[in-house]
Amino acid sequence: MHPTVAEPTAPFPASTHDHASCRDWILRRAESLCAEKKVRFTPQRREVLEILAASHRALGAYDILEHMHRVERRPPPAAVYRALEFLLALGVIHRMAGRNAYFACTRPEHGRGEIQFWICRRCGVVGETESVVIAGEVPRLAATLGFQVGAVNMEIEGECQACRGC
Amino acid sequence: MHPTVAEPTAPFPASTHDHASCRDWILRRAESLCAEKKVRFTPQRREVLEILAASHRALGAYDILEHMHRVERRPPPAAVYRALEFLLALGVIHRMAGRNAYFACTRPEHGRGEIQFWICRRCGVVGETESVVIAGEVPRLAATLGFQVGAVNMEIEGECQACRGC
DNA sequence: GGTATATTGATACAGTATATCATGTCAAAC
DNA sequence: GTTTGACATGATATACTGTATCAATATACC
Repeated sequence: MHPTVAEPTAPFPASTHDHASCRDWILRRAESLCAEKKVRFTPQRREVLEILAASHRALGAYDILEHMHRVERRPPPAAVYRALEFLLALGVIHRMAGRNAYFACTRPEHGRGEIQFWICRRCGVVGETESVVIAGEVPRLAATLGFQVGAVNMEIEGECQACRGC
Repeated sequence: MHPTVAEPTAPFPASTHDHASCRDWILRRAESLCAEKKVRFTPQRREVLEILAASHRALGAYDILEHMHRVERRPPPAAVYRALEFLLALGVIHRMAGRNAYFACTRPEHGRGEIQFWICRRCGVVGETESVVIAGEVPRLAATLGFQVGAVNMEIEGECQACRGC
């Protein structure tokens, strides 16, 4: 099972949170999910997740690439995209379509419902919520349209509490 | 003021709707909005909107470019992007971030609330709704996060009624 | 160890979008 | 009617995002 530590962060990560343990939680969850699913958490995949888990910011694939400092040579873009694809499938990162950017998921368990991404346009930090109201409203709207729901993506851009204080 | 014709289409455009008048409505609304705002609805901008209004599908910028048949030469990509930017600002088209695609807005008046985009993964047709429930839920969630909402983008991918019938 | 599978490396390229500077067009002021 | 200035477009180059393909390497399992 997953590490049963406390929820790593609030829905929107406060600047004061214990990020060392938050970061560890993200990595340990990935480890245990890989063990569960019998897939390999290779050094390359770990490195990409570590880079994302180092902050709560959404990073582009090429931003991640720049952080991958190898002694000999930098890996090709496809290496990053392969790792991102793997981590997305594992459920430990999310993709922000509106920004072509990726970030580490910090919520212990997302249900089948819809997730809302909140991104601060000043500091770039991303938060996540899972509203039961929206999770209920989407199927209701879909029913009136005769629409069969596949994937839902909801992104809210604005300013976080910390940045508004400045 | 805007043309006071009937609402052009249902939230999800039926295959049976009167598309000729729907198309005209989109173009005439753009004309009257440009007159209101004292900006120019140039032939190039009109052509891009006509291409989008020809269907209810979301098209990529380069798809649009291919439809721009000039006698002499095809305009450069930047021309399309400039027209798209103009039409976005005018409020007559929307951008689907998840697809890097653009489509003509068919809803008479969107309030300040959130719009939901529904895109069929089979036929590519896009519908729009404006849920009062979600419009109320977003500020409520934002308040609990201390987040100041800027732009909201919500996209639902799935299968429309017509395609499910197949 | 030998084989099948998964992963990574290497190279090339497709698709999306913008920067920059030159040129053209329109409409109002003179 | 010409000038002028703002807006719009053309032309060129390039940045950014993501994928295809095939070879080489590592891992797991027999």
